Amino acid sequence: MNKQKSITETAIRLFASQGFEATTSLQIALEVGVTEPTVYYYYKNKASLFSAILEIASDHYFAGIDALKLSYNTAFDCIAELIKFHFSIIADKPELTSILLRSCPIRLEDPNDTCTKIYREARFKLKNLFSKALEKGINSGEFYEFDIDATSNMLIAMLNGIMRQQMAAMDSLEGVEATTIEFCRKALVIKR
Amino acid sequence: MNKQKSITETAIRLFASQGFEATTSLQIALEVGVTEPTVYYYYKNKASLFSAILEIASDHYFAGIDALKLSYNTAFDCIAELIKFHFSIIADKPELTSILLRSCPIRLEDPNDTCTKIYREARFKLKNLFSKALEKGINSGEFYEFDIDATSNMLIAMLNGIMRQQMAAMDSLEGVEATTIEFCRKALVIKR
Amino acid sequence: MNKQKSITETAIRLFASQGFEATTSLQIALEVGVTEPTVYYYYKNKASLFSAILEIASDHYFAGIDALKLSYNTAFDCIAELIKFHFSIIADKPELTSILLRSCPIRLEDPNDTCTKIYREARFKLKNLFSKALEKGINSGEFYEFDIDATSNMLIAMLNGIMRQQMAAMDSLEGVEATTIEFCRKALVIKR
Amino acid sequence: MNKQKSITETAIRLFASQGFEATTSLQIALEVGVTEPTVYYYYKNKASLFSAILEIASDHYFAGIDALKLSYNTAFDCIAELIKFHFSIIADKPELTSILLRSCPIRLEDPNDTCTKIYREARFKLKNLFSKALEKGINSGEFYEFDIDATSNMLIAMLNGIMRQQMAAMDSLEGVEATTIEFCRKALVIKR
DNA sequence: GATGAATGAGTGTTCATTCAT
DNA sequence: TATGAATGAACACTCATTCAT
Repeated sequence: MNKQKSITETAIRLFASQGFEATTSLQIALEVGVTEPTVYYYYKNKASLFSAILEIASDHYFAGIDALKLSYNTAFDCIAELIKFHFSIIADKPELTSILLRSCPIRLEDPNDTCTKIYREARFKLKNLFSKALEKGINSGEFYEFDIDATSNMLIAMLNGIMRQQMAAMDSLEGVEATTIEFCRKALVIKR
Repeated sequence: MNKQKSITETAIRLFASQGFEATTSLQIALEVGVTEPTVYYYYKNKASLFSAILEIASDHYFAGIDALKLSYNTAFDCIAELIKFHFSIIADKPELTSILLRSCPIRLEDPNDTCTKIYREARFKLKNLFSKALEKGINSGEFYEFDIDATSNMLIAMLNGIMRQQMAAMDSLEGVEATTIEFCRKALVIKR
Repeated sequence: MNKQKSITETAIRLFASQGFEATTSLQIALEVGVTEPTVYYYYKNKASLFSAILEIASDHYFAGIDALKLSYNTAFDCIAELIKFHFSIIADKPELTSILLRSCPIRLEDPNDTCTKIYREARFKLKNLFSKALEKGINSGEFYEFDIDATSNMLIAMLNGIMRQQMAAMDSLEGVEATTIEFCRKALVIKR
Repeated sequence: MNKQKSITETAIRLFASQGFEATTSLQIALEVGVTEPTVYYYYKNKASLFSAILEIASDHYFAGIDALKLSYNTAFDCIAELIKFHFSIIADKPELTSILLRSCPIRLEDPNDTCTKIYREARFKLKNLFSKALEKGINSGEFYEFDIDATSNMLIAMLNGIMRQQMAAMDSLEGVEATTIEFCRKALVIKR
């Protein structure tokens, strides 16, 4: 019925499984059951179709991030919540997450590119959240004293890597979520 | 002078910065200063040129891995050594490492593909090394009791993510190496 | 106006005069007055364009063969009719006949190839028709006693050769049709 | 040892089985065990290599034709001898004969082309021989009265077709030679 | 809204041929 | 004699994109 929606959803599926370059406008059109110009009726470009999808993906991601209630009792709960959230969006929207994870860091030269913008924004938000949690934990004596900047960078990169592997899922990854949280707890929280 | 070498090196540079699909044989030829057929004189295919480069990259990687002397005093030194090694190869051969990191997980469907083979071998080796170190640490009482399988998976994914971010290097990442090692030490090693 | 038709007809002309391999898609496009991709808009392949033409040619040929009313008084009339038919299709559709004659026996290795299939079917039909006519003539006492199999093979080959020469037409070939029929009559029909 | 000979023989084999266009200079070189420039050392062109082979083939053919002793008792013996000779060269030199038969009539436009020259010469010789035999037979009362020109044309074309089929040999062609001779005898020789 | 038709600009690849050595 | 290296010219084919309808 709604053809634009069909086009967008099909494109999401194809971009997620094949990447931007390997997906052709003809393939999208065929799988939707329309002709190529129809795709161009709704989207100016293949690139702008991709951008629109990135927008959807990032909106979803940022909405999820913003919805997190991080004013919990302990600083570590914030960290744990952030980790859980990233595992949850893989289960929730695997294709959008895959596009977000995989497509973005390809061409980071162009600063006006949607990819780059989203990437920067995501890093900025995450850095903020992790930094605040770390700061809070350190100040309250809950955490060891870490270099906040380097540690939040590392946590972001770590999460990124774990998500990627989770998506590729080449072998059993059960227990990775719990293990990750435990690992971070031991690394951060001072034992008494 | 040695044109095959020039072609290979240029291809490494371009594949590293643009990826396989976005790099054209014409572009390689132009940057080397030869004509396209010259590329095909030395390599049967664009794919086989890429495979040859992957071979170089993986040989370098596996040689480095195999050269690690991991029979240290403590289990954690093994872990630390593995982390340091992965940071070092980024500094040592950034382009080859980038190709290894970025190009591989694109097409993991075909099990005969060179990418897939390398990816599997790398995971297999790393899994072994991390597992053994973890086992040793747990058995000796040096480490907390972890699920070895899940933890080594997580460590691999974490390293992968950190390396990726290190390569993208969008902001200052100083201190990430030391922080990573410290983070892992706190997470793994029982405090006395 | 109808571009597909123009493309097909131009391709027929070029394939007939130059053969499959020596005819390029660019040449076809230029002679039609379109660009190369237009050819590929209507036909998936150069090979499938050729196959479509072979289909046209063989349909025309087999329709002509099947339309022959061979239940004549004498057995020789059947033979004569077959000979006349093959002369007539050269005059009628010289280019299609040329393609049928010249292109087919090039790659007879692949049994799934359209060429091979047509070739086999044509031989099968002709063998049947000639064999039946010969049998009828021998049984009725109209013909000398011939080895039916060898004779029909020979007649097919003979027709093939005469058609080829007729097409090449390097010198005056007038009277060849009448002569061929007379020659065969003398060879086959018992004189009284 | 003699590389030129090897090259020529390999080229004969490949041209015979694949045709001129489908045979590449690289393929010839590889099968001989030399490099491509070696081929060009002995032959200026791929075309001139082909011409040289045609020369060999036509020399062999014309020598065979010229060696025929056609001053026999009867006119039909001449005809029979010519037929037998053409069957014999297929058995004797199948590859050269194949090249002669198949490659020539492709491009008969260029009158300076070796193919065209050989084709014309062969037709000229055969026409002469058949015409003389026919004339002799008609004058002596051995043959029916035929149109000599049309009949010799037809006989040449017929032989050509039968040879082609003999080479393709898609089914049992036993007895075709004897049948052909008998067929021609009945067609030409007046029964008493 | 949607499409049939068409295309400019590539893309990987091949091949006959050349030339310095 | 023979070859390693190199190339001009072409080739089949693809793809994002446009435009009249």
